[in-house]
Amino acid sequence: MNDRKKLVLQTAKQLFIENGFQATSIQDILNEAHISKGTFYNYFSSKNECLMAILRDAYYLSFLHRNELAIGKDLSDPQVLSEQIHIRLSMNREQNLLPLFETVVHSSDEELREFLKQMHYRELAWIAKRLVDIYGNEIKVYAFDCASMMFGFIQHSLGIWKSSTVEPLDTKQLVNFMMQRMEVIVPDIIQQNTCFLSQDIVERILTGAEMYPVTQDVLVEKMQAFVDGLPKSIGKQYGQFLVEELSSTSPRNYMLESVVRSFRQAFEGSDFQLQAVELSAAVWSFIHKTE
Amino acid sequence: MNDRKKLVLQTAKQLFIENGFQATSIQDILNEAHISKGTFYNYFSSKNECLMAILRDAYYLSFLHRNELAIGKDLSDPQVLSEQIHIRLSMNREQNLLPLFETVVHSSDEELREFLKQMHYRELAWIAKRLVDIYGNEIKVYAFDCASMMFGFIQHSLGIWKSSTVEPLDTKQLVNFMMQRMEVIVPDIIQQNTCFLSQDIVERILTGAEMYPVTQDVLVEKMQAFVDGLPKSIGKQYGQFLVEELSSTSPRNYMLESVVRSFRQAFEGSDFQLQAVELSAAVWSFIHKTE
DNA sequence: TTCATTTTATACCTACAGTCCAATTATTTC
DNA sequence: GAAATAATTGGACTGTAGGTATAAAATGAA
Repeated sequence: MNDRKKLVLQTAKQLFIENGFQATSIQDILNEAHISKGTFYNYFSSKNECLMAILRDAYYLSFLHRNELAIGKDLSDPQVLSEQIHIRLSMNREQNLLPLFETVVHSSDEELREFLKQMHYRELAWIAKRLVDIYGNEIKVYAFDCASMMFGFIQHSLGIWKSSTVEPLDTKQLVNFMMQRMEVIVPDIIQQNTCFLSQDIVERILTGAEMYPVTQDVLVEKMQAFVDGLPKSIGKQYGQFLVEELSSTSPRNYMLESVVRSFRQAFEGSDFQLQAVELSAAVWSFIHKTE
Repeated sequence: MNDRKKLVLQTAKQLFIENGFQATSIQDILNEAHISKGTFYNYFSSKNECLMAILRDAYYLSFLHRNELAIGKDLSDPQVLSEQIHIRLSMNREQNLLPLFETVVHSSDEELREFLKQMHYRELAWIAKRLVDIYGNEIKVYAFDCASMMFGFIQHSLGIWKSSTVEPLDTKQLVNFMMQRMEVIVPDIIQQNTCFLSQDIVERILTGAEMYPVTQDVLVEKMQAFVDGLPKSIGKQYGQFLVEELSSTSPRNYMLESVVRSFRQAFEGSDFQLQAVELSAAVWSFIHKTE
């Protein structure tokens, strides 16, 4: 991704945030970014595609931060989850990306809707998994109900706040409030043995989320392809190492964990940043999966 | 409201439900309802206005049903609240109106957004009030947090369900599930003495909700104006009675309660239905306020 | 019948997303 | 530095949409 494209993305994001997605015309973006229509459609096949690029960026970045935050921390500590949830919230909020999500939930564009649905499902699946980390396997059956409750309340509160005041929202307090509720909801829900979302739905959500492909083969293949397309650089060397380590019969997770960070950092600000972030996330997922 | 206009509303609603608001063009409505563009814009000043008319209809109808359901029931019974919440849910669901709400939350139309915001606030305020009915004044400070939690979870679950399966959703089960949670959340929230929404925000919500005007004067005035514009009919007689009863120094609520129902029913299907429903709702609010 | 209102049909306006393309400007590559 | 390749430009063009304007026709009430 070249600087020009990055500029366009940045400009578009700014405009979308300020004036809303619908209300921002492509012409507005062209004017603001000082590019021509041809260039825009050279980068993105449509306005929707442009929005998706923006959202993808934010998504992977927060994914990354979440994982980094957890390094060396106790996954069963509710406070860690609280902070992890807060990361996406504050990212979205600082850049006010959340409204964009909602703007578009009922867009007439099939692809866009599917994209957001998948993001949503991933978030739910992730929270559910983390709840199991904290409250143990007992909660497993109800984990999605709980995740849905947390997500629902937080999202809703955000909307209320935004619509009723311009004061900055203390997202940390919001998340903590909900986490505190969980302390009493979870034991009760286990004891009452009631759940709302059937196992059927849960499976559909997990399928729909199609969590980042983490089979060793696919990952190695993708990483190799990425490395091949790279000019000689320190990043390429990291990448090459990752390919080799991942290809071995028993990859050393602690090595992967260390190198993948350097790998990602090597591409920060470069044309390959986004791809590197995506690949890093995949490696992360892989490490977690096999841990 | 004449039959023609009703037909247009019905047709538009159907199309909006089937294909979504954005995806339904005005031309589609014209074709389906066999009217011309001029007629449409004679009835509604815009597409948004048309949608608002549809939503208003549904809103007042469910408002009405909720109040009727509560007649003679114990307001402190959680089951009653559960059923009342369910009314709007099932109304929206049968007619699948909820997606329409969401479609438009981030519309670029200021008026439409304001309209939906107000509906939202009213619902929250109503739930909060009902929670106080059930759990007593102790919950008052936290009532909006709880209402927001209920609303948020239910709304969110609805979205999840709709996006993941076509099976009909058991809304009763959903609402009951949440009500059950409240049994443990409420005592805990009182004990912990934490709330998220400040009294400041709550006040803003209540202001924004501008609950239906229920001062005696305004109500009498409106009712009188309505009755005056009526041809001789049984409905007019009911209306006249209501005016007199409301004007008296101490209106007999049990009489109002009885007559207002007949009043509304008298206009069912007529040109005056919507106005009658609105006035009925106002009288209902008045009765409750002074009880 | 007459007069007023409603409805119709159509042409028109503006705004927008998206396509196409020939001319121009940068960047590689030798 | 010249030639080849790629990126950029900018405007003309298409199609769709919401909304306006209006003259003619239909309808309804006195």
